Amino acid sequence: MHRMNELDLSHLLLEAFRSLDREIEAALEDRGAGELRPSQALALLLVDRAGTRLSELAQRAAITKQAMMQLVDDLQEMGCVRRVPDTEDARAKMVRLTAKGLRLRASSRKSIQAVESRIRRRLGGRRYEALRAALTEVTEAEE
Amino acid sequence: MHRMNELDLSHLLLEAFRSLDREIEAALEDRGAGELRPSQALALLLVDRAGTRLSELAQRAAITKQAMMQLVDDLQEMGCVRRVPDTEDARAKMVRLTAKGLRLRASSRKSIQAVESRIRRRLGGRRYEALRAALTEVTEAEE
DNA sequence: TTGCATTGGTAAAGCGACTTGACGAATTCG
DNA sequence: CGAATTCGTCAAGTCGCTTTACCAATGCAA
Repeated sequence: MHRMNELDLSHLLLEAFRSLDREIEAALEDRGAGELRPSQALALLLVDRAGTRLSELAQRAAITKQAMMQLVDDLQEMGCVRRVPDTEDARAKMVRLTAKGLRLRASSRKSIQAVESRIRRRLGGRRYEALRAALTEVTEAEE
Repeated sequence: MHRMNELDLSHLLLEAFRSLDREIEAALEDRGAGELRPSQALALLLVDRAGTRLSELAQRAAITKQAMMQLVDDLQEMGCVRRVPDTEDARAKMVRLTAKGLRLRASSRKSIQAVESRIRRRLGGRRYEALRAALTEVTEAEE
């Protein structure tokens, strides 16, 4: 049988991601935010109280603005978010959280933190921080 | 500006994976295996010399057999692989590497190892092993 | 001040890597 | 023997993106 430790790093990374993603999904469900997919929950966390522009959100998530558009479209359709014109630039719009959006953002933050701290407990603070540091270095590398 | 170390672990994992994936893609290109996508290269490594059943491959990659079918279909269409009946079970077929498949598998292995050892050098052996161990634990956790 | 490149949002299409569901044919089990 | 399981396959759908192409508002340069 092929065991985990024979696998290449990219498989390991992908599996870890998928595992976390499923955990987040379950955590959202548990907190009554089951209508949110993990990616939407993550997007919600990027919007700040004053509202944020679409392209700024895209930049924060490191995806194209078109990709962020789709996330925001969905979020808007489910009433978490609305777009209001930016007073300082007639081209731009601010993505603002609705009351529902605020509520679900709180649930999302808690869900994600719960998963994160479960991992942290499992690994121990030292190894958890080492993991984050190593991942950051792996990512930064390819410039 | 949002910095990397403020991000949640799942983003970090995904970014690291994508980064590695791009590195593997480039490495494949450099070694004349540019026609292979990283996922196909990874799949090729799972096939052993004697040939391997589709469902066994799927299990090794931790995906459904239908998903593996698509990978193998593509690999077959580009002449890396062919399906021969399994002599011990008339339901089953063995996925076998062609000459071209063997050649590309070698390139794939080298490409992936090159990327992997670049990471290893960057982190140092100790931290590299710690990374793998931590990722494995993160994944095993959610059972 | 006019003209041109840039920036912000959007629409449409497509893609990669999966998943779920449904099947027939061969095999194993009770 | 018959029922449940396993192997490969077909078909369709999903998710999270990307690329290409626009238009409208803005900033900058000549």
